Amino acid sequence: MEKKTTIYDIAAKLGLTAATVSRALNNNAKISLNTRKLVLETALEMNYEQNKLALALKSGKSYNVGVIVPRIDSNFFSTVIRGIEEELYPKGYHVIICQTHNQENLEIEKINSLLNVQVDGILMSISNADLEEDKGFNKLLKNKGTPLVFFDRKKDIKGVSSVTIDDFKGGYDATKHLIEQGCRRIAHLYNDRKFEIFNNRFLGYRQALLDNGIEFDESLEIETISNVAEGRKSARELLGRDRPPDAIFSSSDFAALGALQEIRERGLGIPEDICIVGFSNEPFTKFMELTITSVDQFPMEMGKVAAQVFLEEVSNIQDIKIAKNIVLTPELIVRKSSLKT
Amino acid sequence: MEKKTTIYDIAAKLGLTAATVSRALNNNAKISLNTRKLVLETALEMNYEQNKLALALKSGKSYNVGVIVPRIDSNFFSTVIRGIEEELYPKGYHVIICQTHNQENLEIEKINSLLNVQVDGILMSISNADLEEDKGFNKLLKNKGTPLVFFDRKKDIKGVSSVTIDDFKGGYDATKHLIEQGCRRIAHLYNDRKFEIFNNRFLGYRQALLDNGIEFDESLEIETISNVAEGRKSARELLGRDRPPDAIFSSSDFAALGALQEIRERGLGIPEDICIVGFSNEPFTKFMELTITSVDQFPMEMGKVAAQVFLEEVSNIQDIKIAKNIVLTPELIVRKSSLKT
DNA sequence: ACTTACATTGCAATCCATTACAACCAAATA
DNA sequence: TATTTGGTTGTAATGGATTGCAATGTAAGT
Repeated sequence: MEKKTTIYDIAAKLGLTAATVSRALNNNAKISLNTRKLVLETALEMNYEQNKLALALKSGKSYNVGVIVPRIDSNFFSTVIRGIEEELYPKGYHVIICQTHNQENLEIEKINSLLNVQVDGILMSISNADLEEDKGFNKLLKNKGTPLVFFDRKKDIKGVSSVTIDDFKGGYDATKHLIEQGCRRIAHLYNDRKFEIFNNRFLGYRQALLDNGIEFDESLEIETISNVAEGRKSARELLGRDRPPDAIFSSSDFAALGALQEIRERGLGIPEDICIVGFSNEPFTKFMELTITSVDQFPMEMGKVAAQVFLEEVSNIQDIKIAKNIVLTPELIVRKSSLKT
Repeated sequence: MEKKTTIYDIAAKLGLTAATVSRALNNNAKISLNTRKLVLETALEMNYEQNKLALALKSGKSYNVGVIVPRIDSNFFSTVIRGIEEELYPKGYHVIICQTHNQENLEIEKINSLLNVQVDGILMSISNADLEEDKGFNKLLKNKGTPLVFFDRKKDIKGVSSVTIDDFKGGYDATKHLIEQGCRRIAHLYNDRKFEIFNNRFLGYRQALLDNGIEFDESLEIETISNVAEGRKSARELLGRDRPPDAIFSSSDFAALGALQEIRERGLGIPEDICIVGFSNEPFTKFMELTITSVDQFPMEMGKVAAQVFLEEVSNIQDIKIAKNIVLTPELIVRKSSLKT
């Protein structure tokens, strides 16, 4: 473990000062060509590499950003992160990831933890719908030096930028599509509506019904959790009703899959008897034999755009910044599970 | 953007020295109870928070680790990363992620980049099979201060620890299972055998044939790339043969899926006519109606174990460290695609 | 020959926290 | 009373790089 060479080592070897070496390495105009060449050569020879930590301390920029997500092992989040990383790395940033697993305390804790390591910004998808009350979060907000950008699961907070998709439109389009397929009793499996995204999908669903003269039936609206087992459970419930639905729009692909499995096990046909539409366009929806219609959220682009918003914000820290709320347009991908021939 | 308070601010307010404040905050024994209490209170009051960057520069430990993977938006890698993050965060580490997209130059570049930001270690799955030649890589190896741990896709390099699964056993078990199902003409779709993992799966496959008295037929061994389209292509090729196979063992779930789709489109039955086994136990393999037999690699555990190996290595930097090569045991998950009743 | 100006380089402070070593004061001991 | 001792706190260096200002030297201008 030979210790790394510093600009002091180079300076000593050349009978110069660290200041001069620093300037030479940074192509500062005030250094003679000779000296610069000498320094550059010596630096190469001694395997010099800038210690970014020292630079960060001095400059106040760590060139690290923190990304906080509920979990990383989900296609949606890992794809967003991919987008963020690809957008930010060329600009010199590194991405630190944190997971919360929907635990309130972890969310606050990780924000603080990131702030302590002096990240230049935080991009996050909230996992705790009541976040704003918390002091750890407020601290970040007051701390106007470190930009905050929400993506996907945001909170409507003044002065905080966000990148989301138009979940209302997603819900609306999905429902409208089902109506166009001739469905009239369209059930909706929704997730925790304290989150804007889920509430908006729900509202889009209702609006589509309204616009098409279909009265909504609250008994067809069931709250679920985003996994296969819960989707099955909800489907079971729906199928037990006096008048079962002829379509299910789920705000989660996993719940949609569960419903699909339950329905087929009961001998019902998809899409003949019941159409199904999910949300997120998870990879498996197109891999199955009975492919599942779903709403694509363009996670990669969402990540890239969130990164761009962050970049804009860091570059005008001192200016009064106006929060930017970017809304991407989702796309309904129609597949077999809802396409009646 | 009020600037953060430092120990100097606290010291000034109390008429003390930064040194004293530092000691008080760190519960150093040599500080009087009074002073400590005073400092602690004032620190709270002034919203003091330790600047980890300064600490890192002073101590030489950044408490950051770098994780390099080909891409993060794959279930396998994101799950490994999840394991790493969950294991390391409680110990005070943050995880920086880097993707290479299998580009050689990026791999070297990102290693250097991580080294420059003074990560305390690097955990990586190589994406470039010829990595060892490169000087950026050698630098990391010589730089014994920063531990390196390979996971999954490793290179056999003296002194470098690794955590992998027993791919030979994975390939062997998969093939043996197919033989037990009565298959005799078992094709193998393998990926680039310059990688140990793929070569070992290949060797396991051959050994299983050998052990069961089945002569292997090189025409049944086809190189593919891990995606659906390539899997289809390979299947098409195999089905065009004079004597098509009665089973396919693919070293990738995606290629297996492609093969499955191609086979069914041709009206052949799975598993009746052709059995299929994939590798990785991607989520979709169990979601499909025709579930796919696959080999689970326990990515979460792999991540956790890799993190543990790293932790061990950082704690004995000065000691001569003996590389640890941990091999996890994979598990064949038998599903419909290969289970003849 | 003397001043002016410019081109280079050095000095020292700064970013923030830690820590070996020195210094100080008061109480206890000889 | 003089001295040792222990308990506290201060001094200053350290980690590595950057940068405003000062200083030096040299060539050009008058």
